[in-house]
Amino acid sequence: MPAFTIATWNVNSLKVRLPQVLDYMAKNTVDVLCLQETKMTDEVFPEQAFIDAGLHVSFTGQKTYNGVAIISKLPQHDIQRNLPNFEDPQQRLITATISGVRIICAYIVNGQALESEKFIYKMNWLAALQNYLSDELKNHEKLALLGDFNIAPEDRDVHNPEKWEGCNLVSPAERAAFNDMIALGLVDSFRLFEQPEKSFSWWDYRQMGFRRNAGLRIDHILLTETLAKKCTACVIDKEPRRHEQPSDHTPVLTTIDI
DNA sequence: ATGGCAAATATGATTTGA
Repeated sequence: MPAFTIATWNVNSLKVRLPQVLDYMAKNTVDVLCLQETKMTDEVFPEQAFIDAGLHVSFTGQKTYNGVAIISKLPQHDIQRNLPNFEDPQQRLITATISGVRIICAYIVNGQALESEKFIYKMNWLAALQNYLSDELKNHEKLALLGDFNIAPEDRDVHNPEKWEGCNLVSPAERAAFNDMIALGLVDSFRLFEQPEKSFSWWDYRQMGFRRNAGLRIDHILLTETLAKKCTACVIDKEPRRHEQPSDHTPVLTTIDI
Protein backbone atom coordinates (compact mmCIF):
# COMPACT_ATOMS: atom_id res chain seq x y z
CA MET A 1 0.00 0.00 0.00
CA PRO A 2 1.53 3.32 -1.02
CA ALA A 3 1.96 6.11 1.52
CA PHE A 4 -0.27 9.11 0.89
CA THR A 5 0.72 12.30 2.70
CA ILE A 6 -1.76 15.13 3.08
CA ALA A 7 -0.89 18.47 4.63
CA THR A 8 -2.38 21.80 5.67
CA TRP A 9 -0.65 25.18 5.85
CA ASN A 10 -2.07 28.64 6.50
CA VAL A 11 0.40 30.66 4.41
CA ASN A 12 -0.80 34.18 5.37
CA SER A 13 -0.53 35.55 1.80
CA LEU A 14 0.40 33.25 -1.08
CA LYS A 15 1.94 36.25 -2.85
CA VAL A 16 4.60 36.45 -0.15
CA ARG A 17 4.87 32.72 0.51
CA LEU A 18 4.75 31.28 -3.06
CA PRO A 19 8.51 30.55 -3.20
CA GLN A 20 8.30 28.78 0.16
CA VAL A 21 5.30 26.70 -0.96
CA LEU A 22 6.98 25.63 -4.22
CA ASP A 23 10.16 24.83 -2.33
CA TYR A 24 8.17 22.82 0.20
CA MET A 25 6.48 20.72 -2.48
CA ALA A 26 9.83 20.11 -4.18
CA LYS A 27 11.64 19.01 -1.03
CA ASN A 28 8.95 17.00 0.77
CA THR A 29 6.96 13.91 -0.10
CA VAL A 30 3.61 15.66 0.14
CA ASP A 31 0.82 14.40 -2.14
CA VAL A 32 -1.79 16.99 -1.19
CA LEU A 33 -1.21 20.43 0.33
CA CYS A 34 -4.18 22.49 1.50
CA LEU A 35 -3.53 26.22 1.76
CA GLN A 36 -5.44 28.89 3.65
CA GLU A 37 -5.28 32.68 3.65
CA THR A 38 -4.02 32.96 0.09
CA LYS A 39 -5.37 36.54 0.19
CA MET A 40 -5.74 36.92 -3.58
CA THR A 41 -8.41 36.87 -6.27
CA ASP A 42 -8.59 33.99 -8.75
CA GLU A 43 -7.43 36.35 -11.52
CA VAL A 44 -3.99 36.80 -9.96
CA PHE A 45 -3.59 33.28 -8.53
CA PRO A 46 -0.18 31.90 -9.63
CA GLU A 47 -1.69 28.82 -11.28
CA GLN A 48 1.02 28.55 -13.93
CA ALA A 49 3.80 28.36 -11.32
CA PHE A 50 2.21 25.18 -9.94
CA ILE A 51 1.53 23.73 -13.38
CA ASP A 52 5.17 24.40 -14.34
CA ALA A 53 6.19 22.44 -11.24
CA GLY A 54 4.12 19.50 -12.48
CA LEU A 55 1.39 20.05 -9.88
CA HIS A 56 -2.39 20.24 -10.00
CA VAL A 57 -4.18 23.09 -8.30
CA SER A 58 -7.68 24.29 -7.46
CA PHE A 59 -8.47 27.52 -5.67
CA THR A 60 -11.04 30.09 -4.69
CA GLY A 61 -10.04 33.48 -3.37
CA GLN A 62 -10.83 37.12 -2.85
CA LYS A 63 -8.99 40.38 -2.39
CA THR A 64 -7.11 41.00 0.90
CA TYR A 65 -8.60 38.28 3.10
CA ASN A 66 -9.30 34.54 3.25
CA GLY A 67 -8.84 32.39 0.14
CA VAL A 68 -8.08 28.63 -0.03
CA ALA A 69 -6.33 26.29 -2.47
CA ILE A 70 -5.49 22.61 -2.91
CA ILE A 71 -2.14 21.65 -4.46
CA SER A 72 -1.67 18.01 -5.48
CA LYS A 73 0.67 15.71 -7.35
CA LEU A 74 -2.22 13.80 -8.92
CA PRO A 75 -5.34 15.19 -10.65
CA GLN A 76 -8.31 16.55 -8.73
CA HIS A 77 -11.93 15.59 -9.41
CA ASP A 78 -15.37 16.86 -8.39
CA ILE A 79 -14.06 20.21 -7.21
CA GLN A 80 -16.51 22.20 -5.15
CA ARG A 81 -16.05 25.78 -3.93
CA ASN A 82 -17.66 27.10 -0.75
CA LEU A 83 -20.26 25.51 1.50
CA PRO A 84 -23.25 24.61 -0.73
CA ASN A 85 -25.69 25.29 2.13
CA PHE A 86 -24.33 28.67 3.25
CA GLU A 87 -24.44 31.91 1.27
CA ASP A 88 -21.03 33.46 1.93
CA PRO A 89 -19.05 36.19 0.16
CA GLN A 90 -15.93 35.03 2.06
CA GLN A 91 -13.92 32.36 0.28
CA ARG A 92 -13.12 29.80 2.97
CA LEU A 93 -13.64 26.29 1.64
CA ILE A 94 -12.71 24.10 -1.31
CA THR A 95 -13.24 20.38 -1.77
CA ALA A 96 -11.77 17.91 -4.26
CA THR A 97 -11.37 14.16 -4.67
CA ILE A 98 -7.75 13.03 -5.10
CA SER A 99 -6.65 9.37 -5.30
CA GLY A 100 -10.13 8.38 -4.14
CA VAL A 101 -9.94 10.51 -0.99
CA ARG A 102 -12.42 13.35 -0.46
CA ILE A 103 -10.25 16.31 0.61
CA ILE A 104 -11.94 19.27 2.29
CA CYS A 105 -9.74 22.34 2.76
CA ALA A 106 -11.22 24.85 5.20
CA TYR A 107 -10.29 28.20 6.65
CA ILE A 108 -12.66 28.39 9.59
CA VAL A 109 -13.66 31.85 10.80
CA ASN A 110 -11.43 33.47 13.44
CA GLY A 111 -14.29 34.99 15.42
CA GLN A 112 -12.31 37.82 17.03
CA ALA A 113 -14.17 37.96 20.39
CA LEU A 114 -17.03 36.08 21.98
CA GLU A 115 -19.42 39.04 22.07
CA SER A 116 -18.74 40.10 18.47
CA GLU A 117 -20.73 39.80 15.23
CA LYS A 118 -17.76 37.86 13.88
CA PHE A 119 -18.20 35.23 16.56
CA ILE A 120 -21.83 34.77 15.58
CA TYR A 121 -20.67 34.36 11.99
CA LYS A 122 -18.11 31.79 13.19
CA MET A 123 -20.73 29.71 14.96
CA ASN A 124 -23.12 29.91 11.98
CA TRP A 125 -20.31 28.93 9.64
CA LEU A 126 -19.41 25.95 11.86
CA ALA A 127 -23.06 24.83 11.91
CA ALA A 128 -23.14 24.91 8.10
CA LEU A 129 -19.83 23.00 7.97
CA GLN A 130 -21.28 20.36 10.28
CA ASN A 131 -24.25 19.87 7.92
CA TYR A 132 -21.97 19.77 4.89
CA LEU A 133 -19.69 17.16 6.52
CA SER A 134 -22.69 15.07 7.46
CA ASP A 135 -23.80 15.08 3.80
CA GLU A 136 -20.35 14.39 2.35
CA LEU A 137 -19.83 11.49 4.77
CA LYS A 138 -22.87 9.76 3.26
CA ASN A 139 -21.01 9.53 -0.05
CA HIS A 140 -17.37 9.30 1.01
CA GLU A 141 -15.99 6.71 3.35
CA LYS A 142 -12.49 8.04 2.75
CA LEU A 143 -12.69 11.70 3.73
CA ALA A 144 -10.23 14.14 5.29
CA LEU A 145 -10.94 17.62 6.64
CA LEU A 146 -7.81 19.75 6.73
CA GLY A 147 -7.32 23.38 7.60
CA ASP A 148 -6.98 26.25 9.98
CA PHE A 149 -9.83 25.54 12.40
CA ASN A 150 -9.19 28.56 14.62
CA ILE A 151 -10.05 26.25 17.51
CA ALA A 152 -7.63 24.77 20.05
CA PRO A 153 -9.52 21.57 21.00
CA GLU A 154 -8.06 21.05 24.49
CA ASP A 155 -6.06 22.92 27.11
CA ARG A 156 -2.94 20.95 26.18
CA ASP A 157 -3.20 22.65 22.75
CA VAL A 158 -2.67 26.05 24.40
CA HIS A 159 0.70 27.31 25.71
CA ASN A 160 -0.93 29.17 28.59
CA PRO A 161 -4.41 27.72 29.19
CA GLU A 162 -5.03 29.70 32.39
CA LYS A 163 -4.61 32.98 30.55
CA TRP A 164 -6.67 31.81 27.56
CA GLU A 165 -9.56 30.31 29.53
CA GLY A 166 -12.91 31.15 27.93
CA CYS A 167 -11.31 33.31 25.20
CA ASN A 168 -11.95 33.17 21.47
CA LEU A 169 -10.31 30.05 19.91
CA VAL A 170 -10.70 28.01 23.12
CA SER A 171 -14.24 28.81 24.34
CA PRO A 172 -16.66 26.00 25.29
CA ALA A 173 -18.92 26.84 22.31
CA GLU A 174 -16.07 26.45 19.81
CA ARG A 175 -14.78 23.29 21.46
CA ALA A 176 -18.31 21.87 21.36
CA ALA A 177 -18.41 22.56 17.60
CA PHE A 178 -15.09 20.75 17.23
CA ASN A 179 -16.44 17.82 19.24
CA ASP A 180 -19.54 17.76 17.04
CA MET A 181 -17.23 16.97 14.12
CA ILE A 182 -15.61 14.19 16.15
CA ALA A 183 -19.11 12.89 16.92
CA LEU A 184 -19.67 12.48 13.16
CA GLY A 185 -16.98 9.82 13.30
CA LEU A 186 -13.98 11.97 12.45
CA VAL A 187 -10.67 11.48 14.24
CA ASP A 188 -8.01 14.08 15.10
CA SER A 189 -5.08 12.34 13.41
CA PHE A 190 -2.53 14.22 15.53
CA ARG A 191 -3.78 12.50 18.68
CA LEU A 192 -3.54 9.01 17.19
CA PHE A 193 0.14 9.13 18.08
CA GLU A 194 2.45 9.97 20.95
CA GLN A 195 3.35 13.64 20.56
CA PRO A 196 5.80 16.02 22.22
CA GLU A 197 4.44 18.16 25.06
CA LYS A 198 3.45 21.66 24.01
CA SER A 199 3.00 20.93 20.29
CA PHE A 200 1.60 23.93 18.45
CA SER A 201 0.92 24.92 14.82
CA TRP A 202 0.70 28.72 15.24
CA TRP A 203 2.86 31.23 17.09
CA ASP A 204 2.31 34.97 17.44
CA TYR A 205 4.70 37.10 15.42
CA ARG A 206 4.96 39.41 18.43
CA GLN A 207 7.05 39.03 21.58
CA MET A 208 9.16 36.30 20.00
CA GLY A 209 6.23 33.91 20.23
CA PHE A 210 7.96 31.14 18.27
CA ARG A 211 11.21 31.31 20.24
CA ARG A 212 9.25 31.15 23.50
CA ASN A 213 6.99 28.42 22.04
CA ALA A 214 4.03 30.62 22.97
CA GLY A 215 1.64 29.01 20.51
CA LEU A 216 -1.63 27.24 19.87
CA ARG A 217 -2.56 24.06 18.02
CA ILE A 218 -5.35 25.28 15.77
CA ASP A 219 -4.47 23.62 12.44
CA HIS A 220 -5.86 20.12 12.20
CA ILE A 221 -6.31 17.07 9.98
CA LEU A 222 -9.43 15.04 10.76
CA LEU A 223 -9.98 11.62 9.18
CA THR A 224 -12.85 9.22 8.82
CA GLU A 225 -12.45 5.93 10.70
CA THR A 226 -11.63 4.15 7.42
CA LEU A 227 -8.62 6.44 6.86
CA ALA A 228 -7.68 6.62 10.56
CA LYS A 229 -7.21 2.86 10.63
CA LYS A 230 -4.56 3.21 7.93
CA CYS A 231 -2.96 6.37 9.30
CA THR A 232 0.74 5.85 10.06
CA ALA A 233 1.89 9.32 11.18
CA CYS A 234 0.91 12.88 11.96
CA VAL A 235 3.56 15.52 12.51
CA ILE A 236 3.81 19.27 12.85
CA ASP A 237 6.71 20.42 10.69
CA LYS A 238 8.24 23.42 12.45
CA GLU A 239 10.96 23.91 9.85
CA PRO A 240 9.05 26.46 7.68
CA ARG A 241 8.31 28.57 10.78
CA ARG A 242 12.08 29.00 11.21
CA HIS A 243 12.41 30.28 7.64
CA GLU A 244 13.11 33.93 6.94
CA GLN A 245 9.82 35.82 6.49
CA PRO A 246 7.68 32.90 7.69
CA SER A 247 3.93 32.52 7.93
CA ASP A 248 2.77 32.59 11.55
CA HIS A 249 1.43 29.04 10.97
CA THR A 250 3.50 25.97 10.12
CA PRO A 251 2.44 22.86 8.14
CA VAL A 252 0.77 19.81 9.68
CA LEU A 253 1.23 16.52 7.77
CA THR A 254 -0.64 13.23 8.02
CA THR A 255 0.39 10.02 6.26
CA ILE A 256 -2.05 7.26 5.34
CA ASP A 257 -1.53 3.90 3.63
CA ILE A 258 -4.06 3.87 0.83
C1' DA B 1 -3.11 48.31 31.40
C1' DT B 2 -1.31 48.59 26.67
C1' DG B 3 0.89 47.20 22.57
C1' DG B 4 4.00 44.58 20.62
C1' DC B 5 4.29 41.76 14.32
C1' DA B 6 2.95 41.06 9.55
C1' DA B 7 0.21 41.76 5.36
C1' DA B 8 -2.94 44.39 2.49
C1' DT B 9 -4.38 48.65 0.85
C1' DA B 10 -2.37 52.65 -0.20
C1' DT B 11 1.50 55.77 -0.20
C1' DG B 12 -0.16 57.21 6.07
C1' DA B 13 -2.87 55.05 8.92
C1' DT B 14 -6.12 51.57 9.49
C1' DT B 15 -7.97 46.82 9.58
C1' DT B 16 -7.45 42.09 10.48
C1' DG B 17 -5.49 38.18 12.17
C1' DA B 18 -5.37 34.55 16.57
